[in-house]
Amino acid sequence: MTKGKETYYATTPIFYANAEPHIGHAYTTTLVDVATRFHRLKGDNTYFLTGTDEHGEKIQKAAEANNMSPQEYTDMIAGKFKSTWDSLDIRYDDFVRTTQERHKKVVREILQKVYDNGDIIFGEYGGLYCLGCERYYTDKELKDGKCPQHDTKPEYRSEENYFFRMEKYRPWLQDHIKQNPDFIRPERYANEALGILREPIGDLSISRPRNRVPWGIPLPWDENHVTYVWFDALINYYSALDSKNLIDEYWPHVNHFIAKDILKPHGIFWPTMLKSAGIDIYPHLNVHGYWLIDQGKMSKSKGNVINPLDLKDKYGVDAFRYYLLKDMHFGSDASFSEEGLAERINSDLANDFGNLLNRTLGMLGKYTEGKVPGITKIEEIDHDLISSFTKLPEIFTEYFDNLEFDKAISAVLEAIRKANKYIADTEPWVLAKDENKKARLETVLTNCVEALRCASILLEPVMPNKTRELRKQLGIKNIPFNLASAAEWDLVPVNTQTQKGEPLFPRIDLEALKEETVVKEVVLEHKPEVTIDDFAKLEFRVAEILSAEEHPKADKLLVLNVQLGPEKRTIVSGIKEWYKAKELAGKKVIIVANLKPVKLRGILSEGMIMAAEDEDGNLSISSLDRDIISGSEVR
RNA sequence: GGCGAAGUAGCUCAGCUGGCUAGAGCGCACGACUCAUAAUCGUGAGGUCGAGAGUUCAAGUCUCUCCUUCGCUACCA
Repeated sequence: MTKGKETYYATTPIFYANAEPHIGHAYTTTLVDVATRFHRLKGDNTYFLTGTDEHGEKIQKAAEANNMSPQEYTDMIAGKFKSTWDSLDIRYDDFVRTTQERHKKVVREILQKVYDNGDIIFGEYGGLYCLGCERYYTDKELKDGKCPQHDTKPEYRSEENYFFRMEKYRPWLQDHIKQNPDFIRPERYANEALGILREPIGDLSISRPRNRVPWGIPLPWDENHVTYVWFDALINYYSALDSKNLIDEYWPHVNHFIAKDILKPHGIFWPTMLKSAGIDIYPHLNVHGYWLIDQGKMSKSKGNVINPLDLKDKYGVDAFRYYLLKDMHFGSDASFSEEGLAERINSDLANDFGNLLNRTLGMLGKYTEGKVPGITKIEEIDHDLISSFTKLPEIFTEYFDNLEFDKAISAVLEAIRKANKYIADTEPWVLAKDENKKARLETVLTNCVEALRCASILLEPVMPNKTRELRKQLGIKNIPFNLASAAEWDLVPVNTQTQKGEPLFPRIDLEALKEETVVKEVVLEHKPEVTIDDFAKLEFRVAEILSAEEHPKADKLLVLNVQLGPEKRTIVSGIKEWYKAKELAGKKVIIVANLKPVKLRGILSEGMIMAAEDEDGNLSISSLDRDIISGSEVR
């Protein structure tokens, strides 16, 4: 509370515009919104940036699949993100899109700086390229010739590429991370980054030929190439400020917030890029975990999965935001469930917080005609209550500074519970029966009002709407509303007229919730339509497994010898987790017979067995309804 | 296989640099109260802190081994 005005610049990642927002995007963005609102409450100078990442081959393809131009497509997706943020009451200052000219201009400037600095080298690069990852893979990295991420076969491509000399900054970055414990937080992610840096990180491919990927930013010194996704995207954090001449004001105070899956680009690529470009390194990278979706009895295959984001409409934005912030310990994973959300709402928001307001208003209505009577007769027990609240802003601030949002909220809840206990202890309904205790009654009730006022300030960043509603019911207006005023007491003017309204957070019937069955239909995601000619390129055949053995140098692979009509083939297959080598002999299965052979961990695989896998990880290999001779073609 | 994280009350989880009888919330049981949204307040339930060993005067908290789970990664075309 003693600190002066600070500057706070917070960012979410710019989300890749090839799909609609999901709970993960929503969490990061809500979190940043809450953090920014908190700093605003504190009186700090804040800036909140979010946006979308709109370049790259994947988006080009996604646009094509939807019969749209890339620009139309990204306009649509960016619109969806914006409307989702609106519906979550996210109040960002700027929404940057990497296709905006203001961004492209800065990307080119920074590229040029890095180039002039001698950190860009040119090389011809040929290799196996995965479309899904938008990157090349070395033979070593591939799994049986497949992309380890997408399990798809990369295509061979040869092209000229520019590389950023990232490796040369490795020692510097290691040192930087070690010297600055607050650089990557929480600590476990700094350790993870150091782990990555123990091995050479290589140079970073930063371009793609423009003739193949027109949807990108051309390199300033070579118009025939466009920049690669990360080099383009990461710069948004800087370009958005730069385009508004805000670098000096905000850049030194960046707080990047990301989920753990993009630690490497943000913790490794980004600082080395900045270093090379001669830009100050951002001070903080804050990394959070995942929301694991606990579907309980739900199952995708049964078609009754819910989208967590839909629950914000069912239970209200404020409660939804509260749950996200309260139930995740920053840095760790958390499990998301509707039941968890509902229980949280009932216990914290309905029973403790909302009910405190309701009972206070009830008593005011009954005993003082709804007017705030004022504090006249203070007793020892009052001081306890008062200090529980007035010390909160300081505690709250400390927790926020440490990214312990769950604890900050818990601290407020603890005070709220104390207020409920205070009522039980002081027994206003007893005081009301004795005219001699009127002053005491009035004091107690006013203390309750003050407690609610303080709580409403502290919880405002998380629940801006409900806390506003609370103040409205209390009739509070025209008195200071900021963090400092939450450390003061007795601010509500005497005779303020309160107005009891609807309960802030209605209780949820948990029993009924458990009874609910179907929630939402799930739609399968289909690949783009193919023609019969496309299909005809594939050759499926019946093969008989003669024998199978474990791959000597792999954990998950079985090596199968199969009979394919007159031919014998070796197929390496990743089904060891589900099938024992012994039980496979004699089975007839369907294979893809004309896949380009690949070496998998040293053994050449000449085909692929068709198998089905569900989202729970169950796997079943294809079989045939009737016995049929091996080698038969499947169509 | 390599690297990393994690395994603490029925559930969700806190427990930093080792220290008195291991905590919170929810749920549960019993009791109290009535201003209130069947809420609130009090009390309790007693978890070998994944297993084993070690260091120490003292270990969820450090070391080692093992088991399990989850990421990333190396082989599931």
